[in-house]
Amino acid sequence: MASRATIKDVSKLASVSIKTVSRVLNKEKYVRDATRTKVEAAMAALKFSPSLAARSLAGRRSFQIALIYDNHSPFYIHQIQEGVWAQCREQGVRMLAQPADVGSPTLAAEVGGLIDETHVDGIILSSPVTDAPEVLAELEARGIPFVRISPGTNHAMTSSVFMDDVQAADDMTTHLINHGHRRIGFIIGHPNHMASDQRLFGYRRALDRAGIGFEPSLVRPGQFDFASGAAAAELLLDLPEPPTAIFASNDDMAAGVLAVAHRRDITVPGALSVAGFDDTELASAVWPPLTTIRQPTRDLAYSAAGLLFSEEAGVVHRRLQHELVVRGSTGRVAT
Amino acid sequence: MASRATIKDVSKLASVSIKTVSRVLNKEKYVRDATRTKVEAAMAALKFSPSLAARSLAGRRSFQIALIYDNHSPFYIHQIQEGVWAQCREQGVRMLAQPADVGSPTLAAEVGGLIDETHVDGIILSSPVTDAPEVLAELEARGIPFVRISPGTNHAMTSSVFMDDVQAADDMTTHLINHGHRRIGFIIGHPNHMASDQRLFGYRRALDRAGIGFEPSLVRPGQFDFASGAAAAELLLDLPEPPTAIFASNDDMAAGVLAVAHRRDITVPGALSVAGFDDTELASAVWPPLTTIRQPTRDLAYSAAGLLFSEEAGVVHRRLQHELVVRGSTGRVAT
DNA sequence: CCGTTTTATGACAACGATGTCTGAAATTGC
DNA sequence: GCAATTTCAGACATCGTTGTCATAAAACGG
Repeated sequence: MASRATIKDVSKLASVSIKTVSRVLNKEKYVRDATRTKVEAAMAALKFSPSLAARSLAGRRSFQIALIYDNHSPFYIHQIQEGVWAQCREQGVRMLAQPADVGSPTLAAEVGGLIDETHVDGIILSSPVTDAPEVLAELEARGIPFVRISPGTNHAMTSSVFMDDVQAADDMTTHLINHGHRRIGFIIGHPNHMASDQRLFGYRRALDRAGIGFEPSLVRPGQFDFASGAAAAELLLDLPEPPTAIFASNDDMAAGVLAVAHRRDITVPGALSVAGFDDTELASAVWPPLTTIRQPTRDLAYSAAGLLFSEEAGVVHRRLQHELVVRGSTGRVAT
Repeated sequence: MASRATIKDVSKLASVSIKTVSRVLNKEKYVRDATRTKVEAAMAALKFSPSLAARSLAGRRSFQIALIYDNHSPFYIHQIQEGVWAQCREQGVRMLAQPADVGSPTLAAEVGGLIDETHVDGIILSSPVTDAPEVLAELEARGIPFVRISPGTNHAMTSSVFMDDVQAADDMTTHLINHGHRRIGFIIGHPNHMASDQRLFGYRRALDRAGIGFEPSLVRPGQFDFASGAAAAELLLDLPEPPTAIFASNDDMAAGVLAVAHRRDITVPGALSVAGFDDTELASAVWPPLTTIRQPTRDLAYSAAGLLFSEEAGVVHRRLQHELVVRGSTGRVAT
């Protein structure tokens, strides 16, 4: 079993210098067509794959990027990762998966170490790491390109892709209002995520516009997970005058609300409408399927990685469109 | 902003040769304690992180491994990835995430390219890539270490970690039988996954032992996803004599069954018991929460990566324990 | 037909570590 | 106290590419 073919083997087979092979590999100018073809044939014959280690050591690129995430929704991460990966594949770049813990005091150091060790060409940050100041500072200090997916702050600093969380939450709330609901419960997302505030804001904005007074007891904190959604639902439904609809800041929590409703024999959407956010696979895996906001997660990730590779100079902010997806979990208020 | 510190900087600061720094870095013998301390101090002062590119080029290790997967359940992958990553972190190794498509004719070539490009020290294969012959052949030809998570075949070839799918499916079926069920529907998993056959086998074995005849019409194919579970449930419930329990080969499909039951106003578990498999987060996010088999997915992945790094020579097969988790979706048969 | 520019290719150093070899210092045995 | 052994540390080549520079060949302009 011969060990891997190197650029030297290719150059020998094609009777050219290694530098010329390198030129072909990097699609540089100044290579005659005949030479190029010859080299390409040799590369194919030897199944040559250039060593990333050597390339990153000698050159300015490493052909690797890192995706840094700390998110507790597997669905969300999965979609993000898939989008980033799809873009990487097109670009011929490898993807390093790097879970992180926004709470950790060593986070910035870890990110720094990652960059030093791997020489990655760029970094994709997904929420909530997008808003960890130490990390942003570290990245900026090093001058390494990075793109943020759905950041909550500092939109001016660097490129990002995002959706309009405020408008989306407004849309959903308006949808409920249009169905006659006046007492609408709201479950806030995880405090680490900036999107949580924005969704809350959208909820309030829609209420305001409809002239419905904001009632603090109808709003409960959550953690973006099933259990906290269920807990919040219990509290809301125990109110002397319970809501006729509950809007949870993500699908996981909405699933928790549904579970509580089932347990209490409250029919959905007959006696209670339930709305989620994200349109993860979970939304259509529960009963009744959730009315929710389709967040273009995969596309956000794909675009983010695209920005990383794009030549466009400067900071780009790209907004992607969300969509209100009406399914079975919301309906007209009971009369 | 100084660029990254190199081993040379460290050696200068500590007044030793770069080779000695290298020795400290690799915890080699023959370094005096005083020297070691001095070097470590210098490394800390400079926040030195060795270049993986240089290390893999010069040395025999790359400090990177790849996780190859092609699985359509986000929950499953997420747990696998987390387990592998936890082990990598302990070992100070980076993890490359590599989605793959078992159907692709270029799969083996892609894996080969991955190895050549990245020089990864080892590979973790997750089902169903575990059973793609071309991939296994490619890996063996190169003599690169790899460990398979829940492989379905060729247990002798190389190390693996797995659980007893047959026994687990047997346990679940027996659980249903013990609750008085005699007509138990079964939804098979994705045909690409070897575990699908094993779970079916376990189902049949339990029926046999209980002296219940196997009835082909009670068994339907599925794809491990929500929609195929729902479709299979429709067929099963349309039978002239429908089952009193349905055992789906994974949680996603069980969720599909639940949805159909809800739609038809069949109470669960009153009129129909539903069982899943995997105990993903989905199992406790639906209503009623699913009776299922807890698959130690994260631990499987953690162990698999552990085997990759372990010094133990030769092939190791490690079986991890599953667990029957009884929740609200199964109960006594209606009388 | 001769400079001058453009195109095309190669020689060689460099990237930042590790592997091998060599030799000095410390320890041991007698 | 001297030879043999073990411990410790450095010099230097090397891994497989890319960057820089030099230069040959082709194209161009008049």
